[in-house]
Amino acid sequence: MQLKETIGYKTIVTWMAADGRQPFAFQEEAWQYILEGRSGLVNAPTGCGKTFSVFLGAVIDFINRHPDDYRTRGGNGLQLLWISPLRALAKDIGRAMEEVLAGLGMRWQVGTRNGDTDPAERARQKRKMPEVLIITPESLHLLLAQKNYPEVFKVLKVVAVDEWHELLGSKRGVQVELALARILGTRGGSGVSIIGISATIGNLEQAGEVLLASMHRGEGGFIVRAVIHKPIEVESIFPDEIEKYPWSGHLGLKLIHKVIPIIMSSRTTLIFINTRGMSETWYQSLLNICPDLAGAIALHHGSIDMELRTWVEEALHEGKLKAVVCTASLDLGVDFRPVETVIQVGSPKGVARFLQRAGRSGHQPGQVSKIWFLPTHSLELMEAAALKSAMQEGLIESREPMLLSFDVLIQFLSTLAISDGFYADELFRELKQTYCYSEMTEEEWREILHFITEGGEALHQYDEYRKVELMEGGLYKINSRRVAMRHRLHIGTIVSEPMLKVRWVSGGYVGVIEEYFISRMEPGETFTLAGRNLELVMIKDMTVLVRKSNARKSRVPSWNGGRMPLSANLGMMLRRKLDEAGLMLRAMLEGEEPVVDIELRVLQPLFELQAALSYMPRENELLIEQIETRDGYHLFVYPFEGRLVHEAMAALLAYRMSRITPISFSFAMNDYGFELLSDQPIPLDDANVYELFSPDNLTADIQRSVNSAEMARRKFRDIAVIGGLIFQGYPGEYAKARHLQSSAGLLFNVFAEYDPNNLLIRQAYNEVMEQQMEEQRLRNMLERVSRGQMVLRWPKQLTPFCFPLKVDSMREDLSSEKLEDRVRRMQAQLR
DNA sequence: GACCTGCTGCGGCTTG
Repeated sequence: MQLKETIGYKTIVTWMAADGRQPFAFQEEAWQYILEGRSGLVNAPTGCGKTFSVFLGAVIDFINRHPDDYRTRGGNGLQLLWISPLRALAKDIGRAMEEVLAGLGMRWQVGTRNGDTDPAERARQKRKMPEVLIITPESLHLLLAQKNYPEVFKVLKVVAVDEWHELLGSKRGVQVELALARILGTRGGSGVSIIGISATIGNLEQAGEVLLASMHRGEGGFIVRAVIHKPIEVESIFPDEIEKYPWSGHLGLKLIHKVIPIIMSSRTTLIFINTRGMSETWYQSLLNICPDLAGAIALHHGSIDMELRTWVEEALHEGKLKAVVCTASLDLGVDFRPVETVIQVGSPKGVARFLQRAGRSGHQPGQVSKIWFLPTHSLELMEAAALKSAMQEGLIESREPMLLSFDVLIQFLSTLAISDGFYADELFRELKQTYCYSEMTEEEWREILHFITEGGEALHQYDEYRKVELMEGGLYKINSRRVAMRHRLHIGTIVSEPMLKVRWVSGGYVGVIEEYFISRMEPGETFTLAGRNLELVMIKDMTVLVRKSNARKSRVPSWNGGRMPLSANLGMMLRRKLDEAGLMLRAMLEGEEPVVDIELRVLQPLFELQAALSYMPRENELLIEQIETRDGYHLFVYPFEGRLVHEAMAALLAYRMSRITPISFSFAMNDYGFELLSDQPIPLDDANVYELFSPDNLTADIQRSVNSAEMARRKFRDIAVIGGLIFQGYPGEYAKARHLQSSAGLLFNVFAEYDPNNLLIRQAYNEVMEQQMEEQRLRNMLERVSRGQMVLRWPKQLTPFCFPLKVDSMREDLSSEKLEDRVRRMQAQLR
């Protein structure tokens, strides 16, 4: 349009120049679209001003509309709604926005709205909304739970969804879809544009589609892609003698001494560890081998008290700390706090996550990002090579949007019912426009309405499940204040394990611990949290009281976190690297000097042993090893598809073989493969192997092979909580795990008996198939395998590939010391 | 329902 001529553009460019900022081409492109009132997605690497560009777009638009008085106006109503997945980010972004506005001499107010917004501020916002409101998806739904909420959006121009890639693929993303549909609904679908901000993902187009599904169709959204190439350097940390490095394990402490010089030679370092428990161990070990680091390093993970974490972030930022050992808790949120060096310990499981972490260093345009990779076992070194190639080829994972999440919908309906209520037909049309619910049938819709008003087939006898009233005139409404209040307490889709707070006897919080873990400890025993050894004094008022302990022995807690399997992209790349390694061995036999990744070269002795004892599979081959030991008959398979697929595959294979001959197995699996162990010979050979791995009848066979009812029962807990079927108690109240589990179990039974087709039960089964079994990926794998070659081998002894699986399956029977001894003996025998 | 390596993220209290 007339961007260049307006006062707004000139003002802003002048202002940016004075501030030493350079406008990027993609920013101007984004501004242009926003000025035209279009919707779309802005994609750029972190740290080059995505946020800035979208914010300025909205500002320029306003200036253009009010060129004469933009400096003096106030009380314009909500112009820009900024949705952010992190409340911690809200403050940072708000401050940055205020700075920009001050620079432009604009009188806009920036407000935040999330869990810690003080009630007085909320009341003020009710009277007068700031021009910019930064909000989380959950708080946005709380806003929709307020009477007269459409008033809030009356003059809204732009909704920005920050970090959309983080929300997409989760139920929080569905919440955003629902809120957007409703906001557009209040405006008759016009006058508001939606701008998503996203890092690069494999399905960017689809991400845009999901976000904009509720916009009037026909007009495709724009996608602005910043072509800013960020050089990334990956350097592996090698053991001195690869022959002596462990073949299994996940901790990686054997290489800790190589980390010290890296920390020392760098101003600030982040050390990413995969789990909270292991990060505690790493922190302690760093201090043990290098006491000089005391006071200069810190620990950061999701179960450490927020105050402490904030302090760590600040101290790192100010250069008071040299290094922080952390989990994914530092993946996001420190956008404005770059570090010099990043170390990744163990597999990052996916290309996108690795890229993200690498990007934490050299976080300025033009700088090189550098990341060190520390393998926790020998074979893991291959991942460094795979990650490098995957990054070069831009093989970033996709985020699959969720479909038909009825639990989130049921929650949403209650949200609307406690504010202004809704009319069924009108809302149905609106929902059908969202991506998540576009396939919802009228029958399902009627079932949902029946469920929220009458408790459905199974629960109609219980008053507490008849929440919503159908009023005269067709309005669905919740009139009970009690129900409304309870509902407000339960808005959100994140369901966590029951945790207890950990507090010093003398006051001050340390963090949180799982009820399950602490329930098995006695007063006087010691555990580790936030890098400290703590003696359990007592459990009182839902709080674990502790004092400092000098005990040498301390238990490191385990938290029951999510299990992130190796991504499909990284798995594919690993198979390719294995292929390259095989070619390397062959070429070297011919006396050539092949050019390969240094990691593969270092692993050469291991690969040679694998080739000698068994086989090095090509990319289109699936290696199956059968080995007899005194433990029994083992079958090892290596699809490199991540542990969830392997788990399902192991069960499937066991089931299919048991149809040939009655046989029972025990399983073990990791991200590279799985093991079946039996006390009788395993009926798998060249004649039947293709049939056993056939994709035919997959769904039916899977359902027969696993205890899907039990898995669905567990999934159902979260669904029941999100759908509002289980009241978890008032804030701070100790929600007993057993209570939660049993009420979910009870409900599941009631449904199974009286209403087995209930759509929440169906959803539980679907989630098991999609998330637990990764059915699509399993199917892809079987199809790939059936197109390729199966290679069966009968090694005389354990191979480098099967070793970690074998160790895993032994773990249950042996104490950790005994296990370590035995592993050492086993590995020595092989050399 | 357990821990076999298993992350992160949010929200909320009433009352005549």
